[in-house]
Amino acid sequence: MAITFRQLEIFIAVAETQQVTRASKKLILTQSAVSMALGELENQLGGPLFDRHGRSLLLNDRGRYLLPLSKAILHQVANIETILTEQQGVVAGVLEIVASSTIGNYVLPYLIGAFMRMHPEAHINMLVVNTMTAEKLVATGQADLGFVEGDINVDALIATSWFEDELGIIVSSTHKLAGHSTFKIPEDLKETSWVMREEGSGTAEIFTKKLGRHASLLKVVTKTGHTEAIKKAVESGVGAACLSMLAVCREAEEGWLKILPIEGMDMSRQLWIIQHKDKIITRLMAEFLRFCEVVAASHLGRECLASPWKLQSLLEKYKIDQESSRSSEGSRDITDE
Amino acid sequence: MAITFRQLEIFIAVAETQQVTRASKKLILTQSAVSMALGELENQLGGPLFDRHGRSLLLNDRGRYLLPLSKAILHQVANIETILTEQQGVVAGVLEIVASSTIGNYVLPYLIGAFMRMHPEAHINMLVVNTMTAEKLVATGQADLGFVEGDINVDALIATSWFEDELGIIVSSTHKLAGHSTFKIPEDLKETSWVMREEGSGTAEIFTKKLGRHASLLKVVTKTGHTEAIKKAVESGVGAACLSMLAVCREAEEGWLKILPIEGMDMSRQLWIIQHKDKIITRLMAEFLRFCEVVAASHLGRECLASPWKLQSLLEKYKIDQESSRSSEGSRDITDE
DNA sequence: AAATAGTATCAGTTGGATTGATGTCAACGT
DNA sequence: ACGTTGACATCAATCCAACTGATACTATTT
Repeated sequence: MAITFRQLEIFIAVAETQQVTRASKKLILTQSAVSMALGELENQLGGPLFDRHGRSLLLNDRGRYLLPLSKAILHQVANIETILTEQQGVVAGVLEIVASSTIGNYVLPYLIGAFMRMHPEAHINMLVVNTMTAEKLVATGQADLGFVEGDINVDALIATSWFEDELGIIVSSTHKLAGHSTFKIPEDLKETSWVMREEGSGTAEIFTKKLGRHASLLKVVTKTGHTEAIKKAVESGVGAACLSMLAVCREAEEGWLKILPIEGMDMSRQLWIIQHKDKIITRLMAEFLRFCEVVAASHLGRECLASPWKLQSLLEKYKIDQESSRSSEGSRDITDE
Repeated sequence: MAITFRQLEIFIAVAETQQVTRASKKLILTQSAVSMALGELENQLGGPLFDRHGRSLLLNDRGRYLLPLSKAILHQVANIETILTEQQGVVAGVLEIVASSTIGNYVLPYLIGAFMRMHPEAHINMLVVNTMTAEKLVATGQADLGFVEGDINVDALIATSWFEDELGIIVSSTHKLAGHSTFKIPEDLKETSWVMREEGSGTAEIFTKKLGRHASLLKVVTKTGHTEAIKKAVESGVGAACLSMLAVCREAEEGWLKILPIEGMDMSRQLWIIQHKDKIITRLMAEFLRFCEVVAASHLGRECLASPWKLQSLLEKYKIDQESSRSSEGSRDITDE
């Protein structure tokens, strides 16, 4: 048999009280139980942990070595117990989520950061993949939640709409279209060179699909795999590009890029949260979903989540929600008026 | 009942194999045992750790949170076990020693440092006290070993002689006696001012006792409680002092102070190692005692333990001892000839 | 529909942990 | 010197948690 928690507990009690008898009282056990448990532990560890002269027990060097270590271990266990036991209250655990490119790069990092700051015992891992892979991972249970753009067609999943993202034409502030307030199709199309994502990107596909018969007018000068590279290229004047507002709002706010809506064309697309149909929803998952809901409800979908104070106001909102949901536990209301 | 090591072990096995059945094979248990243990753990922790769809078990967020923590705990336990179990081989534990002033300040720190560097799993705490307190602490078992100067008169203790320390007269290099090779009594006594330790110091007592009838000739200009202060005072020319070689060898080697033996008078005193009569001698204690023995045997008692390369040669000697004592375990001899 | 391969659960057994009683030893008081 | 006290160790008996073997249940595969 191996060494036991109980044995460590008993060992610590004896070491601290310096007596088997006192320890037994503290532990509400008989003296003999303590004595035997201690003996057993000493057996397991191949030698005594105390020096015994007459009626006194004193830690020897091995015991002194063991004492802090065993205390540390028991503390850790106690921590685990309290954190995992109190599903009420603390939000704890490790959530695995997957997200498609735009969301994963430009939205979730901020949200995850904010969420984890508010719940230190929680941890969220994110994997950025394409929509299909995301579906698969959520369907097989390897991920708890997915955040995607495209439509879903796996029936083991349920998808709830999150918020709408909008695509826009971006040009550098020195571009000849920078002065315009909208992008007109097909007029402006002819005179523009384009920087595109490589095939397989949701953003690029939507763009060409929406263009329909005008798609043939696209003069593509560069294709690249990374959104950041596209932004850099556009910024340096290579051409225009079609990207999600989420990806470029920061640069637009700073004035480095200009965003043009396309006249007469709805360039919005729905973002979805997907989860397994019959997966049990844990406290942490529920909390994160609620957080995401608040984000969506705040109409911040169309605003820049990367700017600190908008995120801040978001957190306020979330916290208030949190308070009100806790007020059922008897805490007083916060009425500052 | 509380959560168990075994449960954590089983939990880890299941998490890693992703199956109760596979885990049960790995653990050499029945499938039902594993299933029940897992169920019990989930009970203890107030909720599931896995998502169960059909025949597959997948960690949920709580489980993912628990997994690394429980692994860490089991590792710690395994460490404790191996370190404390293999009394053969590794020297581990925490040794409490007490030492009187001179030894504690000028000898043991170096030895302890060297020893702990050679035995990373061992730790030695030292307390510097007077001889009487040292006796008491060792007698009551609050300390494992004592290193003292005076004679011992508690019969629960055994004292073994360690090495001889020598007292010498120290003067600054610019002192009028600095050119002499010895200190002559009583001639030189008349013309010298003295810096002394306050009463209660072993060193000061020995000096006056040895002087006997000449003690009245001492012109004491300063008394101070700290050896370092005495050295500083002597260095700056206030007067001469009588101190242990151990305390001043470094300054003497550097030429900052001059040491004069007293002509025709044996100024050596015995240093002792004391331990409780019937305390069990653990591996660590034995090892440290052997180390101290080597130090004494090296005749280095009269040399400066603070100088790096002397300590180095000491370590070599100790290591060779160590090798030869291990050769009984079947390792080949080291014969480099 | 049957076979397969996994999990959960039940009743029975075993062994470690606990108890209560007893033995032993050292410290202390008379 | 002797008995008393207060501590630890040990023994036999008990109890309960952990394990086994069998069975029921469920999802997947054929």
